[in-house]
Amino acid sequence: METKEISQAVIGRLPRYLRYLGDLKDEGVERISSQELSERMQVTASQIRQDFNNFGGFGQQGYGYNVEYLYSEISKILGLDHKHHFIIIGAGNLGRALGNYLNFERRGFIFEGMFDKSPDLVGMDVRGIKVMPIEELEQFLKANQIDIVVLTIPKTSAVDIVNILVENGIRAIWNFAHVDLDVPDGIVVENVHLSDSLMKLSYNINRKMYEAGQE
Amino acid sequence: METKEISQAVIGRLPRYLRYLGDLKDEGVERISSQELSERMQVTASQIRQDFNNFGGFGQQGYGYNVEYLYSEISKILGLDHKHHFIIIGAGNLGRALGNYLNFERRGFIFEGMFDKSPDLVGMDVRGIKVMPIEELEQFLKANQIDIVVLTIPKTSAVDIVNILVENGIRAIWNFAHVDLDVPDGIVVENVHLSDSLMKLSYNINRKMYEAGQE
DNA sequence: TAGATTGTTAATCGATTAACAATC
DNA sequence: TAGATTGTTAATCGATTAACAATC
Repeated sequence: METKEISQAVIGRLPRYLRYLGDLKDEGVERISSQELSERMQVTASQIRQDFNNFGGFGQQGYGYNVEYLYSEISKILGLDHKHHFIIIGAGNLGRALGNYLNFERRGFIFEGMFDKSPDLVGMDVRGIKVMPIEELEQFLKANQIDIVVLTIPKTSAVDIVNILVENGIRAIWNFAHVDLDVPDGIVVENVHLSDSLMKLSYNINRKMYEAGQE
Repeated sequence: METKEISQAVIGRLPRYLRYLGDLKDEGVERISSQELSERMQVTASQIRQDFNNFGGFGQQGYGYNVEYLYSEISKILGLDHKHHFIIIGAGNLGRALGNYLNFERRGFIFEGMFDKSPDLVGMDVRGIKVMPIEELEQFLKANQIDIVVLTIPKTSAVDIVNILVENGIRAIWNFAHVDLDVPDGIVVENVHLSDSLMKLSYNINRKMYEAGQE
């Protein structure tokens, strides 16, 4: 059976649509046209219609899109209609910050465990979860159904940890380690490279200053 | 004078090149061809050559690229050859995590101050910096030369804060608030929307599971 | 010099935008 | 029904890849 592959460019825009639709819901707006939405979001109406039509018709000619319905459909596409259980490996500042972040819970991402190799951090409490020693990771993975592993560890440890994860059937990694993970096909990795982002900002600062100088 | 605009797609790849070149330097590799680099990085050699040639010729026919030289050129393009002074607004978990992250310092990003509106957080010490009350922000901006403001605040506060920043001549914002900032032309915003990233991961988990089911 | 590999032009591919027929 | 607005095809634009002449 043929399944049309949807480009990551489209997927990358869905969370932003969802955010605007959530705002519209909060404002009590019932329906919206691609034209109105395009003005709010600063993208073309054409792109909005194309994007939505990747998933079938969510709108109605002459009417537009029902906000509530569209919101719920995009939620489903993004898999937000069911729960994801995650653990965090690396109980440093960033790991603890993510563990404490309550908004993930509201989206159905459930914080189930936290691991670190440092004895100084083991036993620490993060939102009701006690940091466990990394030696217990494998056993924990076998005993619990974990959907997502969040990696907030230095890149030097990342390779070893990833091997353990792969051996234990983990299918999805949210990677904050500053390294490209080498995983088998079928395992999903989403990278958040903060320093890359900061460098992009730095580039654009330079560019703007240069442009300003040219005027 | 005509300056060719370089696409953000290219800029987005530069930090990754820099990372691989840094690794090569550490390994003591002196020169590398686009072909060899392409195998390591899993991109086409053609793309590598095109990317570098946006900035003029860094290589030499028959030889390849000098690792040290290329590394230093890309550093310069990204503006990493001079210092950037930054402050963090929002001393919650994420803000403190970023303040404590030492790697930014190594790249020339200097942590100069931290602000929060909550009295519980004011006075707290983050890597030698005392959290200041948000009321002192404006005065601080006038007294210090700040290049980048890192926003780790809830979206409800973001709009007000951004106004203060704009009025005080801030040119660059690294935005972790889950909202699109509305800033005048000439001000650079780099967004890190963590929940968007997590939703993308969630989508891809679903997709893989579906594909696996199809086989 | 001959071989290697870049710099750069041309071809292809994919994503975005425009246009409009279908239809609510 | 007439007007509005989608769904979808066609046109355009930009980014990636291929090819090869230039040159170290």
